[in-house]
Formats: sequence, structure tokens, C-alpha cells
Amino acid sequence: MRTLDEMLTLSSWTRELPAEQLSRVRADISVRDFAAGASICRKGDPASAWLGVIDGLVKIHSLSPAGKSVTFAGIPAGAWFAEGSVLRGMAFKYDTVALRDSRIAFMPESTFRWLLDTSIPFNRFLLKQLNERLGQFIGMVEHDRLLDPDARVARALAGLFNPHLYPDSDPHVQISQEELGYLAGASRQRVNRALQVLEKAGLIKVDYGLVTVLDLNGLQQFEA
DNA sequence: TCATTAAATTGTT
DNA sequence: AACAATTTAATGA
Repeated sequence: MRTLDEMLTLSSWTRELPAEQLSRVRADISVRDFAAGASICRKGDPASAWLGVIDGLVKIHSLSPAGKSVTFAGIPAGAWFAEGSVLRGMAFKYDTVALRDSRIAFMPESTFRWLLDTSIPFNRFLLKQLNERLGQFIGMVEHDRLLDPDARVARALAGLFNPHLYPDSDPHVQISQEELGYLAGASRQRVNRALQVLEKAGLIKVDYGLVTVLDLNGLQQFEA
């Protein structure tokens, strides 16, 4: 399992941070492990920390009153998230759940705001991240209305590998087809067929509980 | 190390 | 939604 220091080294916003600043940030962050299926934070919890996925995989999702699950984003190792709620100073609007055993970094809101007030590199990073996320969500609406299920699964999968949001270069995702369904807005059965199509197209490799991306560009551009 | 079993995940209808 | 097949993880001999 990866460590906080490895995560910080991987995060681009730490690279231009002066050593004193980085060491304070490092000292302020706390780390907690979550088992697969465990809730990391719930809708309504105060957004008291900026969150980083040191290891594992996390989803941001919402449950309909009828119990249907919709996943808005899957967050792989190496990524930081929840800056929206911390910036707003409000409670979380969605639930976040560990999809596998995961290690999460908690940067206190006070440290986050201190970086915001003092570090240009940190602000640059946040702007870029917010912009990338905006693009991803606009894309989701577009794909939802214009693309067939095979292509939607392809884009949902590709979204987990956005190189700006998720700098980790590991081409594997350990995720079940059921969870991919929640992410792509398709049934598990439909996801299963889509994965077979994408595998035959040479874009991915499918294993038990694991998808390996072979051609990220091809995935992003896939259309039936 | 191997066999057995339960649980999770997948493939198909 | 249901069912069978497959894979993994855990257990104990």
C-alpha cells in the first residue's frame, strides 16, 4: 500500500512549494484507512478537509429515495477531491464510498485555506483541476444524450484516466462491472457486453474485477 | 501445500 | 431479474 509521502511526491502542486510550506502541509495531513464498501464521508457531513486518495479507489455518488445508485465520479489513487465543498464552506452534498480497501489523506480546511491564501502554484493547480472536472461533467451530459451504451462505457472508463486529474500512470482499474454500470449509467449486463466490444477492438483488456486500458486515446474517441 | 467452502463477480438468457 | 459458471479469499486438515 502506498504512503502519504509517495502521494505528495506524485501531486504536481507540491513540486513548486517551498520546503517549509511543504513540511507544514505534510505535518497537518492525517491519514485513515477504509475497508472496501466503507463510507468515507456522507451527504450532510461538514466539509472540514480536502481529501486525497493515497491508495485504492473511491466513488462520489448519490442514492435515490428508491435506493438506486448513481455514481458521478470514480476517484483513483493519486487524486485530490472535495475542494468544491471545502471552498464553499458547506456540508458535503454527496456520499463518498471506498470501492476497494483505500487509504485517504485528510488535509484540514485551515491548511487548505492557508495554501489558498499564500501559494500561487496551489491556486494554479486548483484552477486547472476545477476546469478539468467541469469539462468532464459537461462531457458526461453530452455523452449521455448523444452516444450509445458501448461508447458511454468507453468514455466513463477513460474518465478514470484523465491525466490532468489523475496523474497516476497505472493503466489498471480494479472495479467490478456493476460499479462501472453505476458510473456509466448502464446496467451491469450492458456494461458486460460493452466491455467485450471494447476488448475486441483492442482498447482494453478485461480480467476478473479488473480492467486494463491499452489505448486511452482510442477509448476516448470510441464511437459505435 | 492441498481441498473445501463461501462470497464476489462474471457471462448469458 | 434470474441463473449458472468462474474466480478469489479464507479456512483448516
